[in-house]
Amino acid sequence: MQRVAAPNEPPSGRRRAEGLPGLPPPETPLARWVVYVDLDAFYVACELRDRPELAGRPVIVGPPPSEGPSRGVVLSASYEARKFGVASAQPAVVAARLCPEAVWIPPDFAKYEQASREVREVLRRHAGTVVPYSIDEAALYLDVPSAGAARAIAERVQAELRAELSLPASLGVATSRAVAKIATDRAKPGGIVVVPPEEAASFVAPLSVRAVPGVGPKTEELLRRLGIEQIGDLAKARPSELRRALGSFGDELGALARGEPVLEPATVSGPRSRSSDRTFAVDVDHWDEVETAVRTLAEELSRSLDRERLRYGSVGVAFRWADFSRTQRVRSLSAAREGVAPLVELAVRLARELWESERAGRRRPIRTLSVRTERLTERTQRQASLDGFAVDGPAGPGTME
DNA sequence: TCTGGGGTCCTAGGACCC
DNA sequence: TCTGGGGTCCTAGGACCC
Repeated sequence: MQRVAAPNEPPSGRRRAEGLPGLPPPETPLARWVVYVDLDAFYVACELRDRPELAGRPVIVGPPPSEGPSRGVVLSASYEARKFGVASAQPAVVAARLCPEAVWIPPDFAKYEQASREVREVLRRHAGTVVPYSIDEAALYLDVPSAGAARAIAERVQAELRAELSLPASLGVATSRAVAKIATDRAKPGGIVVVPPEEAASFVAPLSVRAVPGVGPKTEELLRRLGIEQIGDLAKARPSELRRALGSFGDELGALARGEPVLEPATVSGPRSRSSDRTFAVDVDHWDEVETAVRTLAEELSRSLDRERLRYGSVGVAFRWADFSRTQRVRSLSAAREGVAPLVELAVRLARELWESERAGRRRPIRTLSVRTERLTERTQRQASLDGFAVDGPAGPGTME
């Protein structure tokens, strides 16, 4: 399901290529069934594998309050902690007040990445195509003839994840990814929900439009003003009205609500962008501090691109201001580059431009800094050997366009 | 209560080309 | 005189997701 920003103006009549009827994008698995897997309280579950004595207690993965008040948020909470009102993305200070007896564990992303790889290995044992959608979600596209056959595989996957990896999962089974994901949400925690295609429309009809992946607070409010609150209302709405309000996303919402097949977007091969962010403990008001942080972030980012053997085609810097608004500046390069020096230099220059243009008017301090690389490509032997020669020119002014 | 650190995709508007 | 239309690339910003 594609997401679409609610346009202020009526959208143009153009559709994106992959939204057009006809051939599916080449990477879309041709499968009759989608088994969608969502790991329950994933970061907490990974930690419980190492500390089983914490099972049954309220556990929170996030910045421990014992290390002082932080501006961080809850990354994952056990179901015992959720009973106290603790939720993902909640400010840590709020969670600490709601559940004082919670056990806090600082995040260990390397551990979660490893567990995520183990999960994908289990999925790959089954016939079908595995497509990871995030660290704790993946889908298995199956070409099996019946709902019963798909359910049997889902049950086996769930049992294997629990027995072999001690990771609880919720699974949704349907004939499109959007419905399978909605079914997964209904299966939490630890269940399996199967939705055959002939039941898809009636299954989603009573749910809030917010249950649809891609519908957030803005789209919900826009639809509410049209008198649409449940997915069933979408099925009754005039397609032209949905299209006027939401562009091509309106077409997809209507199709989903009527239980019609929704075309899958192409699965992406390889990362599109990489970034490094830092939120200051206290908002920053001096250029020297900004520059120091930008250099550090650019160096960090360069190291991670080295590890992934990636080159970058554009560089961006973004500020989140104290009022939480964001401003960014992005510059494309004349050719893909690698290495730390050009990245640091350009990032500092963009930060300076942003700082001067924005600070000329309002004098807002900065809350969060972000350095980003985009238009990533894989390094090849040949490119690596040519780098540093005349192909790309020396680092510095004149290499950008 | 006050909002992290990652990401993806979509749209609009201007520059530039034919 | 008046003022095309389509296409692509780039930048900025918005919405959303985990």
